[in-house]
Amino acid sequence: MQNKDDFDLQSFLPFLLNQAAEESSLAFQRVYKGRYGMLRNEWRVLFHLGVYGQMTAKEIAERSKMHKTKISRAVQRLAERRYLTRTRDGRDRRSERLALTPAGESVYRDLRSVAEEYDSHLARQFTRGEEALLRMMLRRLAGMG
Amino acid sequence: MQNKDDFDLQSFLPFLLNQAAEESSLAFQRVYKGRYGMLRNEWRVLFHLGVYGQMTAKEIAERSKMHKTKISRAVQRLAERRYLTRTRDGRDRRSERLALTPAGESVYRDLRSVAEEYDSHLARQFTRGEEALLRMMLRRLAGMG
DNA sequence: CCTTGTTAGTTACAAAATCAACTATTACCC
DNA sequence: GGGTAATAGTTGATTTTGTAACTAACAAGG
Repeated sequence: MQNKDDFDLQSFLPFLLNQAAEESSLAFQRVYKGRYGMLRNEWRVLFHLGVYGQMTAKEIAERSKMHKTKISRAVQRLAERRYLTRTRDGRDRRSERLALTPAGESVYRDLRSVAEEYDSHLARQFTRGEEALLRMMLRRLAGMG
Repeated sequence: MQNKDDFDLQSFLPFLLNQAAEESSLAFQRVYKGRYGMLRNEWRVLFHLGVYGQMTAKEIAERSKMHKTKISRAVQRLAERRYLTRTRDGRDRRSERLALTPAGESVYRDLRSVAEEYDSHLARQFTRGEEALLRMMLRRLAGMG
């Protein structure tokens, strides 16, 4: 089917980025969902804690741009499964410090190794230079650059 | 806050792509939502029809990788607002040909010009060469390349 | 034709996202 | 201090999505 119009939808960055994001998330999603029954927001919270150590929900929100209600509910589910503990901050008792339990750490380490392998699988399609440029451009587009 | 771990979450492609996709969709979303009360799936269907002319839901699904239930619901809403018409295909009466009405065309043209401008705004952060490379890599990651 | 299988699209019900209102605590400032 | 505003996080009502089951039309083989 040829274009009736000259607009190139398949090159429109918001569209293209969404397609690429969805496609690239799929294989990893199957792992955390299948192995641990986790949702997208849950692995994100888990990874933030695994990577950065203990954080508050607010700090996770700033880094991930997830909405606070998503974080709140993801934290609840992770706490139910004993993947993390919540302890009120002494200085500011509104917030709580979240930290992975040993069980959470172990899930994190398993998923991290899957993530590392999958990431290099994705990157293998490009040259080293292209790959570095891609990450740089994405960080810029994400407002993280 | 420094990494406790050596895994670089902010460079993990599925994460980075999602962040970039969400961020880059925001400004455009405000327009189609604010001006026409449309949802993401609706502008996608509208754009497919605007760009490619009349299509069936199935053809849209193949091109956009949207699930058929999303398309079905987006089509319903667009039909209610008289942005498109649905006519049963004579040869295969299971499927219907979707086509924009004049009102739909006019909404499409308006949003298309916003999209064009926004896309070049996003691309302006990069050199021509980088931009072309970016789109190529995204198409590859999206399985469209 | 009649059974079996496939395909286009819709719908029902459960799960998840969104948005606004809410609680509890801290900060500001007169 | 005492009042007002801001902040961290939760909850509830509504909307949207996801999964699976469903209808209707076609297809192919006997």
